Amino acid sequence: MQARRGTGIETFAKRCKMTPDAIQGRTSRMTRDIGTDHTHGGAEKPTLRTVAQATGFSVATVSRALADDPRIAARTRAIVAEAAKRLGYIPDRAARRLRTGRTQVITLLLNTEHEFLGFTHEFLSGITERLRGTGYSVTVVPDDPGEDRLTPVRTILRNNLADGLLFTRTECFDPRVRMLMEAGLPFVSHGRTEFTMPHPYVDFDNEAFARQAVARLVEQGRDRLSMILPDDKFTFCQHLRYGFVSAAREAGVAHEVLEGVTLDSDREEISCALNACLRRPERPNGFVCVGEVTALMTMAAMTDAGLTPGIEADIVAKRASPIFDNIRPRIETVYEDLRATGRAMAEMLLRRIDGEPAEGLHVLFEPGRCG
Amino acid sequence: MQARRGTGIETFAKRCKMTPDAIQGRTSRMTRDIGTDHTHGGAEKPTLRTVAQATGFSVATVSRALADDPRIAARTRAIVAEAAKRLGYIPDRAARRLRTGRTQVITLLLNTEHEFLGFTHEFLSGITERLRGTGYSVTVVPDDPGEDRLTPVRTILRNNLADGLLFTRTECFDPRVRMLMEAGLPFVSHGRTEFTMPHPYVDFDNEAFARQAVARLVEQGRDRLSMILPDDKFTFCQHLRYGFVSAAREAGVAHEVLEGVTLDSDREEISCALNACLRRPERPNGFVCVGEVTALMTMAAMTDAGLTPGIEADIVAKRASPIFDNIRPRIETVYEDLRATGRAMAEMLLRRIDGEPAEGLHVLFEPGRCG
DNA sequence: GCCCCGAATTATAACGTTTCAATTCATCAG
DNA sequence: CTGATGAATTGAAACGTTATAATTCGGGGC
Repeated sequence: MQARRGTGIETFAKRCKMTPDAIQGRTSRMTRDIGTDHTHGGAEKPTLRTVAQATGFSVATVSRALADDPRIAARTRAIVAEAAKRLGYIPDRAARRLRTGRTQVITLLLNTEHEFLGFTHEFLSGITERLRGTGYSVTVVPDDPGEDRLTPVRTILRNNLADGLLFTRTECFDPRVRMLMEAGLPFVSHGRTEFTMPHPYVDFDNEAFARQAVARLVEQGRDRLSMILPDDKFTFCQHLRYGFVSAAREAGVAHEVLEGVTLDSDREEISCALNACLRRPERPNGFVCVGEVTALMTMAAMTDAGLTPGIEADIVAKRASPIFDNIRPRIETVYEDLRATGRAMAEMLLRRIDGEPAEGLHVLFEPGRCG
Repeated sequence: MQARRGTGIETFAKRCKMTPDAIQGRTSRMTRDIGTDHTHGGAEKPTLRTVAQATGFSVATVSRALADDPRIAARTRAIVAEAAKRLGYIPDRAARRLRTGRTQVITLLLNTEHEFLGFTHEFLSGITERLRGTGYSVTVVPDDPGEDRLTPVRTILRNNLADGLLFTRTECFDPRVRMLMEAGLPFVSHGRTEFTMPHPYVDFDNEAFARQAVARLVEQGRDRLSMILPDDKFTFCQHLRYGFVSAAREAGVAHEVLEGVTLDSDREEISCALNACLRRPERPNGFVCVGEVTALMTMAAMTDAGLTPGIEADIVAKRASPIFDNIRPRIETVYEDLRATGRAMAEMLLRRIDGEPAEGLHVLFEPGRCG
């Protein structure tokens, strides 16, 4: 693979003689070059032009060479790569974005109400971890409760603000999923939907968690189980409910889902429901809790009712934070690794952006007992 | 203020006749226009050109008009604004960024190790809350423990990735502050420094918190106080230490700072230190805790040693999450409102970006007792 | 020797914006 | 009537990139 036209240096020499047919545009550009050369010596931000001038190749060639385009001679690519590195060239994101339409940004829709403790931190850390080194950056867009969930998505689509989207708290027929599929913007949801067309998702096997929790409580001789469930509109709640109810039914134990409570956030309501249920003569002796706050509320309600967790009733809880190592009495917990979830979602999104089909792209994390 | 040159419509009519001196560039542009008109009827992204054609003004005028430039006639501005709205024009961020160098992005340096529970969520929610409606978006860049803290800052500066920076866990002579001041990039730190040159910051009055905590414990008759302090390299830890030590000294009670522990994250170490200290004959009877995890660890260590929080020793803790409402026995807590902190930091950063001098820009949140 | 192929490179336009430096034109002073 | 004034507008360049359509030129086939 010998360069036919001669090396960059030769080409440069030739160019310096200035070809006869100097077109207007070219002239003006050359004029400007001289102007640029006049400026102070050191700190100009290196651009493609800088590298082009240093190597003697044209801007176009340099651009292609840096993209490892096979149409550029291997030797040229090497020379350009070396020069770019030496000069500290870094492609300008704005220019590239303007030209290509790709933003090099992925956006996370962040619920701004109460979180499952530690969720946001771990999740975001996982995402940034995976994105490190790729040119992508994460932007966070609020998914405010009470606001239409589609508005941020619409804004992102209209203004072309991201190459891909991540979001949580997925609903069974999540309108965001529908809109994104129609628009063709890559995305990964935390949680499944019930649309027939497949889309990428990462989920925790909440059904399995609920089943395990029931099994564990039954093992410990508990036979009146209760579960506090967030709003049913989220898919994961339906999985929890299904796992809980069917496992309890199979085990032949009494069970109930505490109704009338919505999300982890409506603390007052949950407290009332808990207190009421603990005062019933046939009160539950086993609780399945979905988040740490719910679990702590259950413990507090028991304590306030003069009962001791582990004696009159057992609790199994899902957790995403480390606090349960320090809660006394100890209760059994299952850890959902949200850092790994964030990593996996970012990974999938990158693949999807790279054009991989949606079909195979999903992960279901199995619960591993801990604590 | 009458338009001298005639309304947009007249100008448009005139332009359609095509002036004699049609320069090359113009011709080619017109050609392209026709090509564009040929395409399918509806969904072209509206750009300045679209608005210009619709109103009959030039792109330059439209651009100025939308920026409310006083050199553009008031009537023209109104016409253009109306048309832009009607057509759904939204300025292209990439183009604007390329042209102006401003990114419309602010970046949050996010520590990716363990958080004070709920910190990230609340903080980010506050930031996005303030930024809503302004054109700014937030990107999150990891500040990985063990990595050089300057690397992300350097990257942001070199690649011009943001118009401003927010970060936490500020050190007394934080190298990031120095670098950013030198580079002239607006930023707001969560926490103060000891540099002589002023810079914008938002902080919680940790010294006051520590003093209040000591006072509260002394009120309750406690006279051997202990505090677990994260790494001294952070400014806020020094404030905590100073407040704790001087208040205890003034009250004339015994006190110690548990040494040898670094951050909230080194749980094993903290546990050991706690257990050891609780087994001493002259063990502390009052604890000041900075985070919920530390507080819970203290409670757990007491329980494990056969002691009951509130009986043999009291605990006062700072918290950023709602969990302490549900911890039994109840302990006294002081709430640091991180949502408000995020809001305030975003607010200041916006002002700073707008050119406001750094001098007056700081807020110190006073602790309010709660729970 | 001529023509054409194709490998290697290059000129140029374009992405959508902002802004400098004109240009236009009514008005007013002289 | 002329020239200066200044308000209103505009042409064109520029930001740094990529993609399309040339251009160059050695070599192989005839």
